[in-house]
Amino acid sequence: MATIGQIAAELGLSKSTVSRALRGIPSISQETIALVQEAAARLEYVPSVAAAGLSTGRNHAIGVIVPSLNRWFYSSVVSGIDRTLAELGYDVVLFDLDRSQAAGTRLFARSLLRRRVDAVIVVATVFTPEELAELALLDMPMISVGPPVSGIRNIGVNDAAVMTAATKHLIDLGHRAVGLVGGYDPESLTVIGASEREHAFTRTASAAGAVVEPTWMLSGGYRSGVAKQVVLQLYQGLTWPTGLVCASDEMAIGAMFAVQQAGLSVPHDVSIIGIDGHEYSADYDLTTCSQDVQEQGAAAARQVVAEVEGAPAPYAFEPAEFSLVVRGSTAPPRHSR
Amino acid sequence: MATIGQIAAELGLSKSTVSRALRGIPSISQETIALVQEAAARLEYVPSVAAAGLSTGRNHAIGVIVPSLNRWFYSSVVSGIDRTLAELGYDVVLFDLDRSQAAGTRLFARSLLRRRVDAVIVVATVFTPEELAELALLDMPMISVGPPVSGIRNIGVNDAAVMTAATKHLIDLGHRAVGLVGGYDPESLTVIGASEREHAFTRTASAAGAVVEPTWMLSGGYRSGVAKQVVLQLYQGLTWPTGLVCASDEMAIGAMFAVQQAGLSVPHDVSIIGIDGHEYSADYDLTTCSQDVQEQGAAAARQVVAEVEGAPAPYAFEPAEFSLVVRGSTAPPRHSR
DNA sequence: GTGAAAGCGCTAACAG
DNA sequence: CTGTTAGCGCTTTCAC
Repeated sequence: MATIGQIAAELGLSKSTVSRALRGIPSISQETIALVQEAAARLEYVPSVAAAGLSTGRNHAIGVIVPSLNRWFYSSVVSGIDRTLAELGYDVVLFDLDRSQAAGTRLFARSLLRRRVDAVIVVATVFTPEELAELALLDMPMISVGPPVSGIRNIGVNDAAVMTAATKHLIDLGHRAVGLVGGYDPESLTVIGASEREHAFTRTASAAGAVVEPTWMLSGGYRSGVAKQVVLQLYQGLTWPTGLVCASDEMAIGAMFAVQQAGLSVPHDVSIIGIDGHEYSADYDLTTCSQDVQEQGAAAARQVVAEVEGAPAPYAFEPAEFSLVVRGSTAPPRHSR
Repeated sequence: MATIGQIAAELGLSKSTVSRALRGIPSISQETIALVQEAAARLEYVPSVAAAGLSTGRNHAIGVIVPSLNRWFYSSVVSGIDRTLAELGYDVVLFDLDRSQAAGTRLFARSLLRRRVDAVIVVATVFTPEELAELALLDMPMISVGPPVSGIRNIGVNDAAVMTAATKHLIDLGHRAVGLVGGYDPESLTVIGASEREHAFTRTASAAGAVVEPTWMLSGGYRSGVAKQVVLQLYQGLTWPTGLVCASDEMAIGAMFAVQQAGLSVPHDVSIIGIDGHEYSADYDLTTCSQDVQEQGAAAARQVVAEVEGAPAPYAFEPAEFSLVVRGSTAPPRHSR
């Protein structure tokens, strides 16, 4: 493995000159740069982040904490982060909390605390107070993507606004019997923002004089399969809502499946609207409140890198945009046609 | 940020002693160890991987290359890897090739080539010859998970065997008109192993004297939505297979959706079997060839770490296990009941 | 058991 | 435009 010193020796230059040439620092002559680059290529020189990092205190790596990778939202955010960071010359050090959850403690601090990363991006994770304290101790730029995490600056949509828009869409179509497939899952810490959404739903529905039976407030744990089960049960009963708001598209697809399986049709008998703008939503002809999740990750990545490199850290960010995408899964209820 | 030197000064010891105490090296007295640990905690000492790595040449980090994170298989493998690596004290440096694909070139070599990682795990990725050459240059332990990648040792199921088992299940039930929803997607490099599976399907079906119409060989690109579309089209035609093998559970769920939507019922009219053992398969009552994907990732992680730490590198690994899980989505065809 | 000293590969003043 | 000199924080012989 060639080092900067070997290149220097080879060329009869000093290490500093080689270092500068390699990094394209102004004050080096074009010929020297060419010489150094040629030698570096020939010797198959590979820079060492460790050495550079030790010297500068910069690792050129960002820690990304996710509660799990098995949800579209999380993996999309990570994709956006990763792509952006790659362009900026940073690496992603991944911390999947799914793993440690089983073990009881989630020691994400582990290598964050080994100064491996320059900053942290948190993706929609619920932390315990102890964990939050630990994170605060880190004392490096930190941004969360998705629903707000207390004490951490946040990039994401306004949960209440999104839910309100989704609910309102059904109301506007004429639905007065509406249900919610929410995400709250007491078993896990992986879900946040659930109650804000729930409130927005009830508020919007009630304001329009709609009926919201408590039994129509379902919990799908943000998982398609679970949503399918609970919705199937609901529609095998005697009364059911003509409109269903789902807190994620994955759950909405499960719900559509269940409604079909119950022998009813979407949107003829039941209208279903999701939230997210999942990559599958178009194929499933699902009406949804779409947001650019990858871009949210990318924005967080850009911001965090800017701060690492000295930019000021704003106190808060504008809520991310979302838009209602009307497709075939929603329609006026039967009676009002 | 406290360093080893400050602890040493604080205690009137030498850096070496502190270093040894911190790492639990034998030749240090218990009292010294206790003293050092106490001081380390008090001063909020945090070791620096960069410094340690510079000194030892070990980064305690493993590079993980994935073609995308938005598929259950990939993210599950990564979860398995991450959990295991965390236990072993290693970090995951993620390389999502999705990102660079857009840009035309996929520069995964970037920091692999900066000696940031000690080894590489590749998850079901198709590489160009140039990329493979670049990888080979890396000269560090490397293992792939999933379908075999040429030139890289592989952990995964035998694709042909799995497909054969799945097809045979339908044949055994009496199906003689069978179709395949495969994954081949000429647009992307993200899918491998597709043709092996296709062959195994045709071979098994033909051997049983089953009809395999060319138009029943569909391509779902390993995506649920796409599978839903192509299957819907198939079942809106005049003739269709009574049995459908899907190369992934995600596609199988899409297929079930489509069949329902076409007004047919699963398994009464059409039997559907998937491959993977997706977390949703039970909820969707999907028959599948299940494999422990997380464990495959974990196994790769363990092996790669062992090799980094000096263990011998076997030439090849046993194929991973899989098992047929029969659920409600498959049944004998109608006529033979 | 513990210490002293050298060095891992790079960057960063400070000179010239 | 280039070289010299110190480190960054840790590990590791080699001594004692």
